[in-house]
Amino acid sequence: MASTTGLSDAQRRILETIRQIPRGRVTTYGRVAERAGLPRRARLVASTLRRVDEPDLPWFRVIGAGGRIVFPPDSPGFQRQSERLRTEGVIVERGRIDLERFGWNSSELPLLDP
DNA sequence: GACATGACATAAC
DNA sequence: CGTTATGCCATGT
Repeated sequence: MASTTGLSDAQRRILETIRQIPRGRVTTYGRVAERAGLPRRARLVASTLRRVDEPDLPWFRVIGAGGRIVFPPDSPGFQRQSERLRTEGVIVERGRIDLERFGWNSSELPLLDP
């Protein structure tokens, strides 16, 4: 099936973790790495996402530390990510997202209605 | 194999 | 808010 071929175990674990991010929530590269059992390897999460093209992968739910979209503000990636997040109710402003509100914390509370 | 790059993170100043 | 340094390491040249 869709191209997990040539990926390391670590990379597969990363994708698996990303697939588990619930709709309407976001998390950071570093946190994905941690949850995948790869502390301090945020960069591997990034390079993996760059490499992999899986239509169903919720890549847009992965953002930078502090709640920032990491793409340059004028880039297509920035636009696409903002859009896809807004589509599922995440508030994105100037490329920033409130992690207190939309962050994926391991023990999950239901989404509060703002 | 050496060197550069990058969808990162954190700390320190 | 900004810059610099350091850790990290797969990928590309």
